[in-house]
Amino acid sequence: MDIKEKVGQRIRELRRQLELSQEALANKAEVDRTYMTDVENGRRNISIEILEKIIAALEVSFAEFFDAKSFKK
Amino acid sequence: MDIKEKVGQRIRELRRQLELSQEALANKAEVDRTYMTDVENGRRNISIEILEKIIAALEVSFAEFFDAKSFKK
DNA sequence: CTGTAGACTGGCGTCGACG
DNA sequence: CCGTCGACGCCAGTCTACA
Repeated sequence: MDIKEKVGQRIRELRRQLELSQEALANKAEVDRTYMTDVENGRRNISIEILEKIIAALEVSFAEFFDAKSFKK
Repeated sequence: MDIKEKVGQRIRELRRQLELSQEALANKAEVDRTYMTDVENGRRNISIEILEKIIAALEVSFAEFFDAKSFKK
């Protein structure tokens, strides 16, 4: 699976744990709502700065975000 | 410290462990040599796809790359 | 609430050249 | 070997609108 899809799925997973809508998470991370849709669906090659904002809004660290089975080799 | 700088420093750290020059790593990752310089010096907002190439060339997983003190909260 | 589409601007990523 | 510069095409990220 593509890295963009893995990132999107991880975001969706953590977002649902927080019980936030895409729009609520997008607002919290200060990114565009329609862009969040694309990112979660693995369609966008996200930059590290935007990813940082989203990860912060998901209330985890970079280490925690990537500490998931799909990111381990 | 900025996320771009943290990523750059982590790349430099792992690159030196492999005893590779910037140019050798750039070739291995199939990215431009001058771009590698900027990335290591925290000047570029790198995308996830390019980061994936570099991480692969560093012979670690995403989880391992971000499993460093500077990425834990 | 989520997805898609279209239009737009800035900056990512490449390349050649020079110290 | 590393850093910087200038030029350039293309896409990241925003925004409006419609289902």
